[in-house]
Amino acid sequence: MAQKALLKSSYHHGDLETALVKAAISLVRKYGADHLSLRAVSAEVGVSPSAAYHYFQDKDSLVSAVGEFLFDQLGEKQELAISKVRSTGAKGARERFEAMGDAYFKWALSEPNLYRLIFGGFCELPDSHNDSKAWQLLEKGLDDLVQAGLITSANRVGGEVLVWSAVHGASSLVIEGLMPKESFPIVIKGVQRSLGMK
Amino acid sequence: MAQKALLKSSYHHGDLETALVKAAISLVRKYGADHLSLRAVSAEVGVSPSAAYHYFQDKDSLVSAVGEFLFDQLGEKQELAISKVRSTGAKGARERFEAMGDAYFKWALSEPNLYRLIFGGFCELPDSHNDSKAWQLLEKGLDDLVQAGLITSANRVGGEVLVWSAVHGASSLVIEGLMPKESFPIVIKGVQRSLGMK
DNA sequence: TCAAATATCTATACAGTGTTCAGATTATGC
DNA sequence: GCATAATCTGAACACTGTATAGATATTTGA
Repeated sequence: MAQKALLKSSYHHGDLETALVKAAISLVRKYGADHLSLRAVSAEVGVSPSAAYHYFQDKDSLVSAVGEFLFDQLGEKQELAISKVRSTGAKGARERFEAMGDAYFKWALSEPNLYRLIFGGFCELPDSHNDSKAWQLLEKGLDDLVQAGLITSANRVGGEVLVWSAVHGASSLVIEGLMPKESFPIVIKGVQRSLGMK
Repeated sequence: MAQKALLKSSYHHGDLETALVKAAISLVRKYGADHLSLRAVSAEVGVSPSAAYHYFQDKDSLVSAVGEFLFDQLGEKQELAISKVRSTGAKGARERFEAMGDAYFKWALSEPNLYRLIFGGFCELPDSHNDSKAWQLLEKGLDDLVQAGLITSANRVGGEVLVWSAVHGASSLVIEGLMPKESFPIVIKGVQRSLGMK
């Protein structure tokens, strides 16, 4: 009776809430956030459409839960990429900074439908997004650049908004076919120039 | 019989195609591109739902037509803003450049639902977007900066992608509530630094 | 001028959608 | 073990995109 998560009775699902979120992700990935059907999500999990309403107020609420999940996942991808950098000192700070941007861009390009869900107005992200892993990594990355002597603390001011704007903007425009993906390194170079880097 | 556009018979509409596009814009403006209903668009025009299928293959096709229309409109807003600058010489070049960005940002903030339709994957913009007014204005603006001696032609390289990425990214992030709108001037300053401007 | 041909729109129908609500089923606490 | 609570189902409602057949208006050609 303690292992309710393992026992899968036909009626009670165990953890329907996260199962719905994961199924929704799988469908959005394939068909896009518009074209997502709550009924299809329920069917994927093997549950009746009404069941979802025990965990989510409506369809938009499920989509928002998906958005939060994915926003965290994006931060984790960046963290993973950063952790793989083996260099130390100034070289390490630069490589970690670039790895962060590359991971962001790479994720956006490989999962355009998920990326659009997060940043296309489909979900309401929490107001406390400044506590998110992605944002904190960005702050830390900039701090590291200052500490390594690669940028001045004067140029660091407002660095978060500039970097995020450029990287997000480039990712979005490439996804929508308005910019070739080869432009991304140019954008990164431009950001570094604007930070007075090196 | 020559003035069919003026005569509004009950059966034939005159210019249903553009009427549908305009009605769709009006509805997207209010309720967002998701939540747009072809039936509601038809009802707004006072026509049966099937009538739309004489001008558009399907709903997505109508949305794409809306996207093209709005993309042009955005360019026209920028052109208007530029034309209002009265200064000449280097001062004029700088003010026109900034007016272009401000107009873009202002439009995005005042019409978030329309902005999302264009850049959120709802419509397929034509491959020839490099012929668009918005893009050509951007190129011309950068050329003017070079000609006015405000940036070097070396720094001009890749300027389009950098500027557009930053301005679009900032607009998008502000719209989605991920960045305060006060950050926009900071982004502009950063872009100018990356161009080595002034 | 007047029928034939064409363009334009309507009516109806179908499968699928989000959502609600009463009730069936399973788990939990005493 | 039984009442209670948590969880899920089934049926229903109004709505959606879309296909098809037919009605209506306009244009064409003689």
